[in-house]
Amino acid sequence: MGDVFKALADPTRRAILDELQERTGQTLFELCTRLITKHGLTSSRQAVSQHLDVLEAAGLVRTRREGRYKFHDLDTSPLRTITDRWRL
Amino acid sequence: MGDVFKALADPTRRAILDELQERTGQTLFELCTRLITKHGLTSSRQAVSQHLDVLEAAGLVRTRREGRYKFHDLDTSPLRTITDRWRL
DNA sequence: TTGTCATGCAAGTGGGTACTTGCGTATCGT
DNA sequence: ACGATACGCAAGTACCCACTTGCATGACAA
Repeated sequence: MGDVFKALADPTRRAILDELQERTGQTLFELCTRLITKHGLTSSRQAVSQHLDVLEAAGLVRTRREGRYKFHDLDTSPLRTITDRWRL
Repeated sequence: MGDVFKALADPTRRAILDELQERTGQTLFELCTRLITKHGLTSSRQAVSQHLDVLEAAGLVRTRREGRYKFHDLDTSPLRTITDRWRL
C-alpha cells in the first residue's frame, strides 16, 4: 500500500486531512471554501475532488452519500503502516 | 518541512530506509548491492546517490565521511512530524 | 417541468522528478 | 607515480502528476 505515502506527498492533501480532522463530515464545497479561507489555498473544486479521490484510494478518507451531498470522514488508521514500519 | 513527505513518496527511498534500519552505517556501494540482492531493486549507483541526497535533505539520513568512504546512518526523528500532526 | 445546486467524468497541458549518461575529483593500495 | 576504488557534478530524457477545461449526471426547490 504505497498509496498512503503518495497521498501524503502533496501539501494540499495534507491540508485536507487537517481540515477533516478539525471538522469531519464535510462536503466538497465546504472543504473548498474552508481551504481557501483558513489555509490560504486557491484550489479549484475539481482539483480538491481529485485530491479526495486519491485520499479515498489510500483509505485515509471514507465517504457517505446522502441525496446530492457526499460527506467525507477522516480515517487515520492507514498511518499505522508508517509507525509500524519504522518503530515509532 | 514537506521534504519528509516527499522523501517517503518513493518506494526506492523507503527501501533504503528499511536497509539502513536493518544495518546502519552503510556506504553507497553497500546499499546498492544489498538493494539489488535483498530487495529486488535494479537501481544504478547514481540513482541511489540521488535518493540519498533527498533523504539527507529531509533529515532522515545523516552522513559521516572517513577517507574515501561515506557512511550513511538512519534518523527516524523527522517522522515525529507525522505522528504529531495527526495524533497517533 | 424548469432551473439550480452538488458532484462526476475525461481529455489535454505544464511542471516536477526519477533516471540515465558522461565526465570529474579525491582517496587508497602497490 | 600509477591504477583502481568510492564518490560527486551536471545536462539531457522520459515519465508521472497536479491542474485545468468542458461537458455530463443526479437531486432538490419552485
